[in-house]
Amino acid sequence: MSKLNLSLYDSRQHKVVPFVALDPLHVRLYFCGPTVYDFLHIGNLRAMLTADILVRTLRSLYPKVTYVRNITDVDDKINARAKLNNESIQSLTQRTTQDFHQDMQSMYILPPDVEPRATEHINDIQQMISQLIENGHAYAAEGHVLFSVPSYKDYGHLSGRNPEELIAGARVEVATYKKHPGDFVLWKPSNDDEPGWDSPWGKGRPGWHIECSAMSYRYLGESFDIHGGGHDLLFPHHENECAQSLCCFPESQFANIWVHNAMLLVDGEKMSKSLGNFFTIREILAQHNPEAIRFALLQAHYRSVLNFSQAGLKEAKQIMDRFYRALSAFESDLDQTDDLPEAFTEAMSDDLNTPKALMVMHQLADQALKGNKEAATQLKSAGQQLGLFNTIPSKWFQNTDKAQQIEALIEQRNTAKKARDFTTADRIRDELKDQGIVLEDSPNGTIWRQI
RNA sequence: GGUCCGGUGGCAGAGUGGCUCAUGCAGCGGAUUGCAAAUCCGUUUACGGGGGUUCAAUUCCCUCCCGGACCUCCA
Repeated sequence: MSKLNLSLYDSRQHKVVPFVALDPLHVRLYFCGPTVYDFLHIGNLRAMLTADILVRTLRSLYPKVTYVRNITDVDDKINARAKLNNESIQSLTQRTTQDFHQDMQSMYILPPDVEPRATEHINDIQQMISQLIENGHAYAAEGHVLFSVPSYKDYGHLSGRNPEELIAGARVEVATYKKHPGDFVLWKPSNDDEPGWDSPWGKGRPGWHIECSAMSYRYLGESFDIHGGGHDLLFPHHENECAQSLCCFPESQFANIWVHNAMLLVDGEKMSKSLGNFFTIREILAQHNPEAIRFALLQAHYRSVLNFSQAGLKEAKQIMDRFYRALSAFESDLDQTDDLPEAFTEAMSDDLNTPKALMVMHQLADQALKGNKEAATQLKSAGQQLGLFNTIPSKWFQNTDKAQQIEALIEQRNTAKKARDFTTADRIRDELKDQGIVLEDSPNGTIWRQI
């Protein structure tokens, strides 16, 4: 992609703003990655995909992009799950991290440039906490270190809240060691059966928010271009990160633009295990093609609530079939091109308007199906810009080891057809259909594909 | 209760102060086919309710209704 200026919605300003790189030669961004205690669900997937699309777009526009996505491998949920599974914490986090990587790969989500783990940055975290204490923004109490919310005048700016109201609405009992009800934990003491590290404040482990501040500083510096994550992280997580980093480095601006993707609903409701509408990426991948899943998620703008449904997945597969069909006439004969239609780059530049970009792809597919090779080339390149078309059409339609049997049956059917024995011909076709194989009699002979 | 986001045709989902028109899926009619499939051509259906601003509002403002997110560790 080229030339067009990228605009992004900044959560802090509540509006779409032109993206101006702090360093046009090197764009830096940080997205919150998973806490590794279980398979990721499709809501997590949407967040990872949003980052993926943004990173792919940035890479097409800037010479160098550094994308950092952390792994939270120390957390009370992890401790609880390990105990429940009667499994060591390390074994749980390692296994879950592997599963996560596998899911991302299956979904064609590009790996980040740096994937730091919290447990490998305890020193960075402790240094930052010390600096916060030195700057008068944090205090130690009963083995804890807490961030002092009243010490930071701008607390609440990012998420648009004021601390007073937060206290009034607080639904959690305030711990006695907190000077102010809004204060949050930077460091907390660990028992012998909990993961812990020696520190000036006793053996303990970091709170959730501090790791992202420490790791983004470590790999991207005091100020960087974009920080993102799911909308549910806006408060308190990102607000607290902001407070930590800006109080640690008062001269910095931390993240320039904040990007948050909207939540995903299933059957019109938020996913939850109790409602039984909770799906892991694994479960969906077992039933659906990854590119179809990707497409289904891209059909909605990342900032609008998306209702994830079987119907949506089915439709997405149908459209991908059509797109691949549009490419199939040119199978191996399409070169990569940077010359994407302006309407496509314009849509993507406008706050990653993927639904609009897909509309352009529909138009290109129409042209490609009429034999327009240039349109097919552009369709393929546009799709690849969105992480689609990771396979070739023949593999897309015929990814099975039963090809010989299928082709033998097609031979039989063609023989029957020549003899005008349509009963036999139709019976064979129906049999194949039951196996998920659809036949198409084209002027160049019979072709087959999997549903 | 507080803060924020949203309500567009059967469904999904863009967009805009006025232009013939998003787009896709589904539906309907037709071409093609032995019949299908695929493809092509044509086609029906809309901007939550009520006020206001305006020559003109789905688009701006107010209000009501409805849905969703967040409100101390959920992407």
